[in-house]
Amino acid sequence: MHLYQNQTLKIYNSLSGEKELFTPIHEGHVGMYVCGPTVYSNVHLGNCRTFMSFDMIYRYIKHLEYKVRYIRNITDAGHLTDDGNVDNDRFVKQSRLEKLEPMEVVQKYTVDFHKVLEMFNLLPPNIEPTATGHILEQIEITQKLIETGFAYESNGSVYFDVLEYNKRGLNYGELSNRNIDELLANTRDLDGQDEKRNAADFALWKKASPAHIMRWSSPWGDGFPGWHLECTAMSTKYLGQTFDIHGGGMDLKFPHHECEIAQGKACNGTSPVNYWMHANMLTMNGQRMSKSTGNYILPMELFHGNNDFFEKAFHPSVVRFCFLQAHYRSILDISNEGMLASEKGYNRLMEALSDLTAIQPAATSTFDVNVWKQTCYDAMNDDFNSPILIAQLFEGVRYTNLMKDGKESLNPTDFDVFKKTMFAFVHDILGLQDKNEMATNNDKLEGVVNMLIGMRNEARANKNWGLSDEIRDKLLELGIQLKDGKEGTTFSL
RNA sequence: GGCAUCGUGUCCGAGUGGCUAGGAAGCGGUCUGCAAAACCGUCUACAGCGGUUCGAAUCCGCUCGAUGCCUCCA
Repeated sequence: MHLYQNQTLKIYNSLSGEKELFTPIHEGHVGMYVCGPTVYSNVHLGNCRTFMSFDMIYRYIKHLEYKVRYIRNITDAGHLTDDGNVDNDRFVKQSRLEKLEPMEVVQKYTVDFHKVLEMFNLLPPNIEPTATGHILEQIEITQKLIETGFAYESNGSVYFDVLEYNKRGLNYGELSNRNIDELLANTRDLDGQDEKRNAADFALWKKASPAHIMRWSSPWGDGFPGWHLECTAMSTKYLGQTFDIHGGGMDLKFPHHECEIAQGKACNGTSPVNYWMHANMLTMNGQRMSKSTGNYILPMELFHGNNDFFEKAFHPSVVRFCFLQAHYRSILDISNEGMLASEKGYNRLMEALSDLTAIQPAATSTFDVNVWKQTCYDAMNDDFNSPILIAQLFEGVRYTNLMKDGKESLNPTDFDVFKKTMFAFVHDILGLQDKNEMATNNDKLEGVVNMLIGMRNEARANKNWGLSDEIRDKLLELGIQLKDGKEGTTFSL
């Protein structure tokens, strides 16, 4: 076991409702599954928050030197629309709208999803399986559930028998605290309801009507797999019958994850997941971001500033910083004001990191770097509390600035620890990139601006304020801000 | 209606029995040709009412309010 793993990582488990000490099944190894997107349209900002939360979690567990197998699926079949009409699965519907093959829809939005996540600096998962690539596995599980009496075929579709499951004492509703009588009393009128023994039963396999394009043959005729089943099939295949962490958005808790538990327990006799983690929603103007209400924004619209919600464009790293300033289990509301505040905070953090590379260690240390470092780990060990971590990193910013002013100092050993810790948490764990560095490293901008700074300094030396101010103001109009400091003039974008 | 989460200063947002984060804004200062930026300092809040306790933002009860889920939304 690596030294870092002695850190006592606690994870809030949605199943127990408590923070629990994290103990992986296999020492030093972690299996983690996160429900990915349904790729029938552009990923919106709310979707991104969930994936970013789990990216931060993945990064930290990796930082603790666990060997992680991280699976995030792509749902490319079987996800029905709200009206529950089987002829209207999301892909089929979208393919009609866009006049594309369903798989062209899938490809188009998978590419968009990857592009956006890369801009947000998310690490790719180790495996990114698709539902359509695992039809066989889903059919096998369905067959097994029929054989063991947990599922039944009805008119070419196969349903999971929730009442039977409960009769055997397996407790449907344990994750979301539902009780089955209320579920039975309280159901929407959906397509195929009369085929079921009970309204609470859910589909493992759906019969495809002649018009349905996305179809596969099965022992029950042509059809397509149910949404809940794909995650069971893929997580079992790559992580085993029981694995460490399962994540997803809060909205997937019921029914999706509840059904996964039922499928896993019915099929394998064991609960599939040890730690259930749910990331909370993103709201905008106090309302949940969702396509159906129109209260949503696409990441690209935010990056480019072409939207009605924000007065300017925001860099992906700033958005990432904003998201991580809230805890992953809290609802986060974004607004123009909040983004502007985040941008300033982000800039301050990056500025300090850049200053840190120029600071030299001293003979003696005036503060205890290890105490500070431990508070950073303590924050993350307490259910990935990124807001507290960020508060501690701002303490680090304060120390950096005080060292710059010669009011605090660190000896070479301590300084090395300080610097490595700051960089590790900001870049490796929070995944924040320096947008200035990214922009200036790529072109000749730096040389040009430095030339103008030189010309302006000459004008200032000659007290030619008209020219010097003109250079300053024109650059500002272009989005380049000059900063006159003690050691000369620098700039930022 | 059921289940769950939550209500924190001007705004965002942690904290969950005594130690009272952090960011942004504001204010005061340093620096500066002026300015901006930067830096240092500063502000002290927990929806309402009642209870438990030596002590409550934190625990319990009630009231009010918000949000999410309730068969396929991250």
